[in-house]
Amino acid sequence: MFLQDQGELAMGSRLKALSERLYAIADEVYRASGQTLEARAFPLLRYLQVKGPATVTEIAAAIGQTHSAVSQAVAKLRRGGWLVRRRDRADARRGLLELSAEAEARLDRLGPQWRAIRRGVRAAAARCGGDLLGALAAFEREVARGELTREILAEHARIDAARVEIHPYRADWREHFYRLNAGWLERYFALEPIDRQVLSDPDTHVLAPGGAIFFAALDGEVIGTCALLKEAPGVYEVSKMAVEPGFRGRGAGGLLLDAVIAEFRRRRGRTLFLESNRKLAPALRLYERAGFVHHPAPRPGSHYARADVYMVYEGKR
Amino acid sequence: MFLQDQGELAMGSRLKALSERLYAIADEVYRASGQTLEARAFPLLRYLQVKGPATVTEIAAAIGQTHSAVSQAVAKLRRGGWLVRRRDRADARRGLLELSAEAEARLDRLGPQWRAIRRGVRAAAARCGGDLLGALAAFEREVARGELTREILAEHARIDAARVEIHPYRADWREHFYRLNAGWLERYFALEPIDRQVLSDPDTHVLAPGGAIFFAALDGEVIGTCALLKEAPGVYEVSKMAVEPGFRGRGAGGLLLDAVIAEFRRRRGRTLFLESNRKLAPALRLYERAGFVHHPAPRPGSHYARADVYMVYEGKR
DNA sequence: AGCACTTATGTAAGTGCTAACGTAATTGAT
DNA sequence: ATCAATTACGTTAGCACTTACATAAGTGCT
Repeated sequence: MFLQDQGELAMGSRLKALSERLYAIADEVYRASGQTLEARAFPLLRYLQVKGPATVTEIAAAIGQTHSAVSQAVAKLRRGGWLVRRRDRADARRGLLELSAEAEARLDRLGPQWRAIRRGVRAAAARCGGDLLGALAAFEREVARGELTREILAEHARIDAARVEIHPYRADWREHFYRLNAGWLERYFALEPIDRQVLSDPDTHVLAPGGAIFFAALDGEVIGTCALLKEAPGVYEVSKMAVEPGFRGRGAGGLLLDAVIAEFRRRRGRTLFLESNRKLAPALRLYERAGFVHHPAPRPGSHYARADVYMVYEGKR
Repeated sequence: MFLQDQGELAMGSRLKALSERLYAIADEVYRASGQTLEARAFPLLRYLQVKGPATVTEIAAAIGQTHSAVSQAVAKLRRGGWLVRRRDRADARRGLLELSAEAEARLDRLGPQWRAIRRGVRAAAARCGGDLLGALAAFEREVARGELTREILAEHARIDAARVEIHPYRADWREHFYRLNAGWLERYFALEPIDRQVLSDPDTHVLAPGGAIFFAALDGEVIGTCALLKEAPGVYEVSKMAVEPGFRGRGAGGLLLDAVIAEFRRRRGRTLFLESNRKLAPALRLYERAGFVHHPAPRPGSHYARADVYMVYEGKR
């Protein structure tokens, strides 16, 4: 699923959704056992049950919400007969909120539901490997400490200040060759079986026949790639250029093209061409700037169905 | 903190809060680096960035929200110039949503922020022990499978059908003796150092001097406790009676009292008394029903400051 | 005692989401 | 070809929560 693929980036949304699901489950459990409690009211009511009468502010601090939220929830619960309000005679601003006798009686019957939820959630968490509940509690503390924002900002500054670097092929970066190219192929066309083959085994399909692959990296992580394919002796093709969305406009594409052209020169190639598609306008601009010229006719015997652009390298003006 | 103490029961609220914090962190990171993206819009925009133009319904399914939510978000983003809408000429009901050129350009500069967030969250999660992110993803799947509700309901039925059972003291339940009594002491009075001592070491303070402790359990988990203290030869005191909130009204208190009285008889005690407080009305009713009678005068030399009720056992009528 | 500060709480307006409903367009079974 | 079912998606009302503001009541310093 898309949200899961985004991993840490979509954590907010994922946790929100999970939270919503858990509320729904609890609601369902209360309803199925004939109780009327709403799961959202649980923290407030439970607090009063175990701690006894309390003020709005105290409850808000305990359950981690604003006093306004508690104030509004309290108004609703008072209308529903769950709470009664006594005045605090020491301080006229405060009101002591207390469970009504009826509410107290209701809550006193909910132990089995609570225990069932506790056990069920615990069992489900246990099936997920590791101490999920413990780790989650630790993560809450970690986030509450507030260090996280600072760390991320520092990290961002470092990444943003880094320069794009071009690296020759590295086997441990092979997956990125697949990932980056699959990205634009899926977006603009479709990932064909032949693409999968070439992308997942570039050693066989690119390097072995006499080609080359380059990677662009920023702060140690790959953000782009490009391949030089050997078509025939002295004839090379630029292909499989991809830059990660999010890291475009930093010159990675241009640097990759330069590297590929330099490699083409190093191998004393005669002809360097590429095939592309009109849809890929930003890429075409890059090719033009690097010295590729549009060829009027389509390439004879092209092996790409998606190609409707044929360009040949004529060197920089 | 209270919410954490409630553990699995308040998971919905805890995850909601965590989600909110993470949104806030992401917003802060975007703001600090001069970008205008709102974290809540990320899933939608990111989806369009990696997948290309899509319809409202497709996006909704991908990011796990209702089409209404997406429809409204889209309207807002269109007003803000992030999205443009093309008509799908094959199906006039649908509109193809697409990032505006400007939005595309903005998103193409956000890679460093995203990577920083990813690294930061991952590092924080790593500090929490276990594979938090992996376990969380597994938990999401677990919850999505929908099995959980059924499990909890079955568990609830079992617990609810179980009968309260009285057990003699067990060392491995000692913590419950503390927990249950600390509960009402903190709620109605205060947990004094002397209470802590007695509650955390009942072997020394209750059993060794010739007393006894009983536990009430439901479906294998402790829900109540009560102690018989030996005051002098032949003189015993009922004390430290507590039933867990949520499991009251199931007769546990009465059964515990019966067990304590039976133990008093077994030891051929002469006098059985107790001290309590007017505030604890439900407990007082239990005592009366078990055969305790209010004594007019306060007990001479009482060691409880909080006691204003003195009752003596006279047997059942 | 007086007055600035702080605290407790309520109210109003806004946000992000859902559920419920409505309408137009498309699909599928006959 | 017709018409009921389905699909796409917008609109409305409502909910839970937040932020911003308002107000009354307490506190502390002089």
